[in-house]
Amino acid sequence: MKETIGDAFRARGLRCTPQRFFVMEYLMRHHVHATAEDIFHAVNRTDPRASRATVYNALHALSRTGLVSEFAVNGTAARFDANVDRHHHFICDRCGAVEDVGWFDPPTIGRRVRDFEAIFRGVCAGCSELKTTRKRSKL
Amino acid sequence: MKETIGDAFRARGLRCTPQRFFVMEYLMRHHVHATAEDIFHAVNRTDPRASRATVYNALHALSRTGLVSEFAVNGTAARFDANVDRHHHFICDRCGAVEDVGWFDPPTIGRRVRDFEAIFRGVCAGCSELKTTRKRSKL
DNA sequence: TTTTGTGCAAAAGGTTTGCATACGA
DNA sequence: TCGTATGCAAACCTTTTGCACAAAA
Repeated sequence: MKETIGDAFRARGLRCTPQRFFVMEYLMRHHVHATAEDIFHAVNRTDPRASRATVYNALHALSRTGLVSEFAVNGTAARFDANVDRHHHFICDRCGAVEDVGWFDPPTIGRRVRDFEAIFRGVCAGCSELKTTRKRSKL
Repeated sequence: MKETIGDAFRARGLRCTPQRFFVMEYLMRHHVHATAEDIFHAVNRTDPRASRATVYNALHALSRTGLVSEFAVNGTAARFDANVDRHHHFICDRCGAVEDVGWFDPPTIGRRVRDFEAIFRGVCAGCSELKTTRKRSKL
């Protein structure tokens, strides 16, 4: 049977707190590369006492133990994703949405490479349909 | 004969101010992917009245008109570079230094791509020589 | 009971903004 | 002169930190 979130936490020595659980569940349910702020607001809807610091703590714990992936571009807020398979990213010029792109290996560059990351930019399918530009709606 | 910085500015409709000139010259002389803060300190050594805002203004003007390239990683300060030929980046895990890597075209991913950027990570030559880790010295 | 995590508030780091003044063309 | 840049200070946004308290295991 499937591994539960609780199991995953235990397997990595992470305590299963409600806040942490919520963050993980949120990321598994919303594959939209949420920012810490997005998640903070979502958590707050359920538990108004939850704090930003806790969201950041949770995200770091999850990221450190390989349950979520983190990535950031150009001085914008970091984004988190429950997809931990190797992949690259496509960022929409218009709405800023981030989409996953299949993994490909880097070319050799004559030195040892520990990690590789590729970012594509262009206009996403949604935005190229509509002629008008509009901001991505908040989660 | 060679195009001067002043010519380059004029050709793009940028006024040639001492601050702007200094920033451009600095980037042409130091191929170290300087941060705004690095440049601010350098400017300040020459002209103690220069302000951060002006450095940012200058960098944006230069970047907008294609005289310098800008790139940022993972919540660290943006870095600027007078090398505007297409290239990718290698970032040292230990000292954080950024080195240029030759350009290669992206694989096709089934949609129109306007821009592509690749980031390699690993330990740079300098750091793998020394056994000990040490911070990159400030400029 | 013993860690580890949480909440709060304050601070830090990087960047942007508003506005009056200065200056290049 | 005219319009663009500059300098300053304050604001902004994201993230981190310190510390007392709470709650998992």
